[in-house]
Parts: sequence; C-alpha cells; structure tokens
Amino acid sequence: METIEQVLESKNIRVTAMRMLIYKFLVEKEVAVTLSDIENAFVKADRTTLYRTIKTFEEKVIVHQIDDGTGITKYALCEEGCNCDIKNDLHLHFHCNNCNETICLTEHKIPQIKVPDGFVSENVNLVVKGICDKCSG
Amino acid sequence: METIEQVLESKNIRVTAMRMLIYKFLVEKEVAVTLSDIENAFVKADRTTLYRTIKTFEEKVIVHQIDDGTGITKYALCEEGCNCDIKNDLHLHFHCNNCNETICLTEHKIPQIKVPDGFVSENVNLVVKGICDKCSG
DNA sequence: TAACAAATGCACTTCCATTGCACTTACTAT
DNA sequence: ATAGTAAGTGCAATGGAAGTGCATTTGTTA
Ligand SMILES: [Mn+2]
Ligand SMILES: [Mn+2]
Ligand SMILES: [Zn+2]
Ligand SMILES: [Zn+2]
Repeated sequence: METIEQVLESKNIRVTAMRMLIYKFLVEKEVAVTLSDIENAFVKADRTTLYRTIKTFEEKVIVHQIDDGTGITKYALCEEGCNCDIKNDLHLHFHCNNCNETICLTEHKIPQIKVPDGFVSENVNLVVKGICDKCSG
Repeated sequence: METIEQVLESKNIRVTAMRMLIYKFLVEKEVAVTLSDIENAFVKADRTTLYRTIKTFEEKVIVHQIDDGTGITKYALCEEGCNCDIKNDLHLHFHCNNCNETICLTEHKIPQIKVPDGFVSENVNLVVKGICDKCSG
C-alpha cells in the first residue's frame, strides 16, 4: 500500500500539507467533485490554492476533468494507467439527475464512434444522464 | 419554401424584426453558434434580447442547445421532426480542435449505451472532438 | 383606437474561472 | 547548518458567461 507521499512523489509533485489533504479527500470521495466541494471541505484554505492544486493534479495525471453538462467542471481521480493526458478519457461518465452526483464508470468504455469521411476523431466525451443505482433502488 | 414568418408562426412565436433576423442568421450559419456570436453579428441589439430570443427558440424547439465541452453553450437549428424537447438530441456533435467550430452530425445517431445494473439512462450527450472535413482537407 | 400582453433595453447581479503580485515554504548546493 | 533559489500559498482583483427586475416600447385583439 502506497502512502500519499509516495503517490505524489511518484508523479513528481512536491509534497505539501495541502496537497496531501486534498489527495486524501479525493480518495475518500467516490464521486467527481467540483472546486466548490473542495472549498467547502477546507474552509480555512484559500480558493486559489485549491484551484491551483487541482490544476497541478490534472497536469500530472492524478485527476481528470469531467464535463457533465452541469456547467461546473468536476474532477475525479485517475485510474492506474489512465491516459487521459494523451487521449480523452475512454470510459464514460454518469450524471444522476436525482442526487446530482457524477461518477466515473471506468469499466464502461466508450464504443467506437463513426464519423463522416474527411473528419478525424481524436477523442470523445460521453456523458449519460439518468438515475444512479443509489437513487433508483 | 416556407418564409421565415411562416416558420415562426407555425411554432407559435410572435414575429418580430429581431427574431426574423436571428432566425435568418442561424439558417445561414452551418455551425453551432454561441450567444457571443450572435452578439457580434448584431452589435446594435441588446444582449438580453438576443439571450431571450434564443431561449424562446429553444423552448419552441427551433434550436437545440449543445454542450461541446468548451464551456460555452452553443445553439443550432433543429431538424424537421427533432424531438430534443422530450429526449436529449439523438444525433452526435463534432467539435473541431482546429477551427474550433461545432457542428451537428444529424445523420449520425448516438448508439445505445449500456449502463450498469441499477442505473437508468435517460439521455446521453456525446461529443466527438478532432479535425473537421474543412480542416483535414 | 383602447386595453392588454408580450418583447425589448438598461442596469444589475451572481457564479465560476483565472491571474498578478507579494509573501512563505520547501528543496539544493555549498 | 545556512543561504539561495524555485515552487507553493494567500489576497485582491479581473473577466466572461448566464440570468433577473423593472421601466418602456411594440404588437395583437377586441
Ligand atoms: Mn472519469
Ligand atoms: Mn445538434
Ligand atoms: Zn443519484
Ligand atoms: Zn475545423
């Protein structure tokens, strides 16, 4: 079991108190979070720091960004071997219209999408909206 | 060939000069437009009017909204028989990473997406990003 | 043409994202 | 250990897009 310090160091990110806390927060959450979610969890920290921390995490492929159509960008931890830096994330995302949470369905890969002649597909964003397992039960 | 007045009337929208101009603008554009695009095309008109006009068009199913992941909502004319009001738009959208334009691929329907047990899919947003035909030529 | 409803214009507001700059903290080389 | 440097943090401010309240104008209908 890797410690948080080890995770950060392995990604060439300087270890700071704030970064460890935010990383821990992301691990414990199972859903994608907004910057405001992080803000609310760390009221004593400055918004800018949180913002730049998540941007650093994104750059270093610790988290990936999710546009679920709510208008607010969300972030979730990358999986082992995630290559969202070179290609867009290949798994699909689910947004619950009831509890308003967004989750990664990492097991569900995006099918091959055909595009017309002359078009070149580089990546695909796919968000399914509906009712999640917790809300449909 | 229907006139613009006839189109608007058939959708139960009051015909005004502004609305006819905006409709004409949308018809002539083949790509999805942002509110700013419309603003730039009609500098003498007030932003609010353009905003509310496009919202009216959306409500009356003359245009549909597109979230292409750029963070700015875009709008494009609905096709004949478009049912984007009851279900999300079924065709896919293409965003060109080169010219930054977004277009409807109305011929290309979104494939059925499987979701895990317990999840209920209500609608799907699918955006393909890459190079469009004009830019790849 | 009078009366009413809807459309427009102006001024604000809110929310999220982003940046510049000063200050503090962490790493590195002596 | 200490100084120097690079990176991280906090504060203040900005900008863009979306949305709202209200007064005024325009269109419709009786
Ligand atoms: Mn994901
Ligand atoms: Mn479309
Ligand atoms: Zn739910
Ligand atoms: Zn293009």
